[in-house]
Amino acid sequence: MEISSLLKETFPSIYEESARKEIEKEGIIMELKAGEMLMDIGGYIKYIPLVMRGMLKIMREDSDGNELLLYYIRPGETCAMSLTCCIGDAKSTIRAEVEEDVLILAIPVRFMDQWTNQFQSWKSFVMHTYQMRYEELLKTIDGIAFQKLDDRLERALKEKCSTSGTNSLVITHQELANELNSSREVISRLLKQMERKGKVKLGRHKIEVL
Amino acid sequence: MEISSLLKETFPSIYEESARKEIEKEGIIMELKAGEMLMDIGGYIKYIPLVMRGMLKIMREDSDGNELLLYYIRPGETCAMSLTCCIGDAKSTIRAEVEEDVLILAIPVRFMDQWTNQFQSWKSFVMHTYQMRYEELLKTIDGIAFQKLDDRLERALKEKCSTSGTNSLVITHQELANELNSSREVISRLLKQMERKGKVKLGRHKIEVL
DNA sequence: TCTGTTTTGTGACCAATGTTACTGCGCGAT
DNA sequence: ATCGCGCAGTAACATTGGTCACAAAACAGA
Repeated sequence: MEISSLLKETFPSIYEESARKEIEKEGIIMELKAGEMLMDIGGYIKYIPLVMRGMLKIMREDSDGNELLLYYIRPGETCAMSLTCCIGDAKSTIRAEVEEDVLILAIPVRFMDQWTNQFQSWKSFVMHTYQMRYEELLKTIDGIAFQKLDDRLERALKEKCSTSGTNSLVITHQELANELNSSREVISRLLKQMERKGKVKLGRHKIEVL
Repeated sequence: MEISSLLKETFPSIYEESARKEIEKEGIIMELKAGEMLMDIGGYIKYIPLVMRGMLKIMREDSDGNELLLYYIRPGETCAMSLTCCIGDAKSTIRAEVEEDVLILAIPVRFMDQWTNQFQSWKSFVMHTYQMRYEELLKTIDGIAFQKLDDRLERALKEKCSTSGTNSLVITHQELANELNSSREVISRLLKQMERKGKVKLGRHKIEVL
């Protein structure tokens, strides 16, 4: 499909013809496969990734290598971290992995601020992105502060089902443990509990949510 | 002191004379005493609070009443939540308490978006606020996800010292427990440990950080 | 001073989670 | 086939933090 119509379709809120023209002109098309890393912690942010297809996974990591899933970026969305970094070109403090093969339009950061003055719809988009991500971070905080691990696990599984559109998840216990900042053994234990309660059915590399 | 010069002093980044004039014209001066609540969870946000003196404390709470400190708002700052709510007048999902007597210039939310188009410096200020708060939330997440309670407690005490400019904190164990989403007994226990290690000296309503 | 209230100290116990140390299974490569 | 490896299952134990129960200390008023 043509970029032009794909952009229009996935980012309808950027309604100004002139803005989209500019985005198409300056944006760099990137296609990445699942598992690749778009941005690592400590890396300099040079582009704002407009996700048009697929999904990115944004992770936080501490100095000991413990990980935690912050949120996903889906088509029509972008990363607030990349916006943040435009003013005072700071290093990234998060990691962006490709969760599902993505098609991205990468906008060099220098345009970010400039366009907010030129295009009303771009400004709204940027503001809206901040708002969304802010809310998502609050939800993430709620999860880790107020919920028990079994609850978080259950929600994580349900979310994965709803975004992938299937009840049969292809994922290892280790991967889940990483996302939830826990350990593989604990996740295995909780999953077994859930299986005994009839909430899931376990298979190799596979979790069926019932 | 006059509002005009106080505004100029505490919000130097809003450098446009015209913007400050407008802020002074539309802003409502509010003075609140420590302990009062500026905004509760579920309340509608009508104003953006520009803090000129004192300090606000932003807390998150879950449905069972468990609390968690998100961050403080100091002179020259404002609350990202209030900015968030301007688009689609949503209810607040956080609570803002007065930590130290504050002097606030309350801006009716309808100006927020309007001014971003009129005043470059206001737009920058809003963007900058989002960036700051976003980073702070990430730090908060790091704390609850990756650090143990004793570590978090120690950092919380140190932060309080540095912002209050003294080593003798006037605070109860219960208040600390609330901020850290823990219980009074646990905090008492940890403080005693710290005292035995010579890190603090405990008194009634008082913690001296050594 | 007497008394009630708030704050702090503490021991005992429990639940949740993390850690260690194995075992076994299934699949792919040689 | 069989070897190696990544993944999953699991028991035992350690640690952290939360809860309960109660006592002691500090303080505030009457």
